[in-house]
Amino acid sequence: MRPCSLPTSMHDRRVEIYPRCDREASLATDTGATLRLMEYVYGADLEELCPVCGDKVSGYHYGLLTCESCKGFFKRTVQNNKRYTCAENQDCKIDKSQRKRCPFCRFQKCLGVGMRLEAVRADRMRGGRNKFGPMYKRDRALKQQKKALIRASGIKLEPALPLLRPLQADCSFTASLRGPQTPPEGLLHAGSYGPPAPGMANQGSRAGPVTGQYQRTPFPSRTIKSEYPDQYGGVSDSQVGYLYPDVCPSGSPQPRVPPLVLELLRCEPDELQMQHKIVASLQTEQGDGGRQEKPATFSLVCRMADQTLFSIVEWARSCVFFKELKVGDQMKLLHSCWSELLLLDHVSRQMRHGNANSLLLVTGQEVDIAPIAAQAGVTLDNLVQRSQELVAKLQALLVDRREIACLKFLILFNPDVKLLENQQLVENVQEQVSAALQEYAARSCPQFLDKYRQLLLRLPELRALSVQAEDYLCYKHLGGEVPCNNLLLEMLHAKRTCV
DNA sequence: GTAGCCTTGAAC
DNA sequence: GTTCAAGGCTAC
Repeated sequence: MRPCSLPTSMHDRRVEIYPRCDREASLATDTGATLRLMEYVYGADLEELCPVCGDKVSGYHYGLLTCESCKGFFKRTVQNNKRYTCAENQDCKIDKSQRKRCPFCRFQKCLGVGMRLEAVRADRMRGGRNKFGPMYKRDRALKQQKKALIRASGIKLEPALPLLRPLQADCSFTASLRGPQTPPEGLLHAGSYGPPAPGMANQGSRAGPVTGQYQRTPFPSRTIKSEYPDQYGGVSDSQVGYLYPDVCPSGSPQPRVPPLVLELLRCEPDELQMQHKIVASLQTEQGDGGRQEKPATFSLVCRMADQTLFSIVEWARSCVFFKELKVGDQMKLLHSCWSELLLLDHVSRQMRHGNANSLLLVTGQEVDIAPIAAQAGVTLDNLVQRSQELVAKLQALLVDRREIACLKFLILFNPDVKLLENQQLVENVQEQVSAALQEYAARSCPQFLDKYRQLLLRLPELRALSVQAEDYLCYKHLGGEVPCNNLLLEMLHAKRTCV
């Protein structure tokens, strides 16, 4: 694994789905001790702590789970247009015992962890619910999901860590999505972290010094409109067929499809449903809208990728074979291959999009590639180009959805992942899927004598690309451009410190 | 000014 | 009717 000292600027209450390096070393040398450590931390950390001060959470307040005192502090500050100054260097430690010392830094931290100014009512109306309801609901569901995983695998929650820098938790989604022909700068990143796999599968501008005068802007209407509403004809491809054509010679008899390949295909989620789900999540997530002056497009793409990643995890957990693994093994496998799956999802989407001059986003929107190449830095442009080359290669191979489904399993069931409890199952799946893919590829396109081998050769390319993409994400994260509370970071962190 | 508790009222 | 995230009240 590549060494990378990721700053832990992730949300305080994030779940660390895999032990860190020090704990990893322990795992390698003293599994018993590590298990005891996990048992020790396991129960203690499941309680939510206020991301601002670490006090006990009393509920959702102004966008996220906080304690009663930070709720009140945030309310007073916003309602009364308080102006604070920091006597130190604007990086005071905020915890339960010291939260009263520096309101400036406390408020900065409130904003940094994602408390929403706009949730403080201008009219001071009491009672009722606000528009964040669905967001809270979704957040609860995610937490439940994570807790279930944690309970099952003995993974610990990350202790409260100070944010390295305040991040303004806002995401002006609409402002960033202006339509398919006007790609905002950030959209280019879709090429690198874009949306993953056909079947599966979430901005922050830096908060400037906060002095107390908060401009409240009305919430603009937000619509995310698919440019291809009827692209899939509303038909569930997982049931009927394949989004990319079964390209092999028209008129030739349909090849016998190995039962295992059919089984894998059955695991594929409904693409359109997934798209709607992700769009809905992004709309809900950005809920506030309008506060940001300029579109945080990279942030936006990170969130798209984040949502797609959630879908990937969802897909994996419902997959045949994968379900049989213990959660610990599931996590290890996912930590190992999330970026490859994400990339394969992107690549396969571009394959069925079939237009080399533009990218099809997971939201169904289309973005021209030319402006991306013009505006992107060298690294990003290179990523986009290489992924497009991969798309072209797979297209040339006439790869269909069944084969993509197999490739996903080959990526997911990686027997090289260390410390797997059920290594045997992973190896068996790898072998069986390889055999099924070989059989299917030979029958589906007899004219490509080495299609199977060519397919397998694409996997190292995909991996190399995913490594480059991870490096880029790491670089952007170091620059503070990746939204906190993001599954991408969680996975990146887990992989780079533990694999 | 802080923070714990109370009241309110739309959404469910 | 219940829930729960807003604002309000008030002892400190």
